[in-house]
Amino acid sequence: MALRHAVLAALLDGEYSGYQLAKAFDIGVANFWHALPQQLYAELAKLEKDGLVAGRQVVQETRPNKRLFRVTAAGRAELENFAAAASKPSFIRDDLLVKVQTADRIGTASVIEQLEERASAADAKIELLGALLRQLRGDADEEEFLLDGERIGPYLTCLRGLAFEGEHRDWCRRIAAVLKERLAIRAER
Amino acid sequence: MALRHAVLAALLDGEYSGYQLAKAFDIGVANFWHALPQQLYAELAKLEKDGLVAGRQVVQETRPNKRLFRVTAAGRAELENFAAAASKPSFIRDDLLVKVQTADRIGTASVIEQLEERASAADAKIELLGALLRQLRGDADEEEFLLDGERIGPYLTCLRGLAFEGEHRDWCRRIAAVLKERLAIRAER
DNA sequence: GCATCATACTCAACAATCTGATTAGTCAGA
DNA sequence: TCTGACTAATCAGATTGTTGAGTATGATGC
Repeated sequence: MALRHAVLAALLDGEYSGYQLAKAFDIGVANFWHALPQQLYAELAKLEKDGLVAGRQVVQETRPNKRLFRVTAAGRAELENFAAAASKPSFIRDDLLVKVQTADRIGTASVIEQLEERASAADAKIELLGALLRQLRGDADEEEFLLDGERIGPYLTCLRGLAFEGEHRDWCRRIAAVLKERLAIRAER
Repeated sequence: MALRHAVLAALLDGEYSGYQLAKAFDIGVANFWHALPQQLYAELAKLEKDGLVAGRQVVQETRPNKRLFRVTAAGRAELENFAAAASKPSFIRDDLLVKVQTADRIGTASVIEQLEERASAADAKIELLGALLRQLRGDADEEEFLLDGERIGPYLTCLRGLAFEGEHRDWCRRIAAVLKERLAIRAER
């Protein structure tokens, strides 16, 4: 019952279709939850059945029709209960880390490559998030926005995403360098 | 098929029973994968059936008997394939982040509390990981150990865990402070 | 002397997530 | 004009992960 709340939280900013939500889950929302479109459509259907969101049909000429959803009063109440309940600790779950655990013995060269790819991907994500943050805070500087801004929730979660990506990138680059250096030392001997 | 490889990677350091493995998944291995004991026992059974690990019974006097597992040649080959394959990007999935997304509107006070609890939990984890790292590298300093050490895989993943916890803690404290400050400002008005 | 913790593991039921395919019209570029 | 990408969604099936309970013995603490 957690995707449920992630969807409600994302929908708090306005009316979105399943498709738009899927996009959001690829960028901003991805900072706190990840889900595939199929899951979102399924979850929206359940949320509507339970009366936590309300959908309305929008007929379009040049595009397929779509359904826009918004959070109902019951949905807001559900979020309140959720916010008050205890949350389970977060944890990392990453294929690449599993590989690094074995990288001093198994598949070193390939892992180095993947670390560098990851670091580049993180660079791209960092730029994207930086742009998103600038957009969210408008003209204000960060301090000011955080204290006076209307809607800072998405900004705060983006900050987390940004920090995560930055640190992930640094770690990838450092570990790639260490593994390379070790390969070089062992080649010399 | 990812827990599979996490178990193989963890088992690379020696022979472990399901129970010991469960402990490892609570501390060091938790830096790259999380799993409950039930899953581990089930996965070990599957791995043994597939010939990727081999188990042997150890009869104990004062404790229940146990089965110790080690990675077979086929298991090592499986890890090699895994290391060479592409890995999917990692992502955060965190209840608390979902709450922060809504925290400027919903459940602010409770979320502040939870952020502070998380920060304290992260402090504890950081100390634990620090100790684990010191233990892994023995007398050597980090630079030296990373270049000359025998088995640095677990050390590298712990470094990631440490960085993650540190940054998580900083973010939690900062966000808690921001939310508090906003409450105070709004109370004044 | 009783409660609780640690070792060691198992089973069943359920919920959540992922994989992969399918439909169908529009629009931009080679 | 063909190709591929974008909008908008749905379906079935498989895999993974969680919840919760249960078994049995020895050790430790109050």
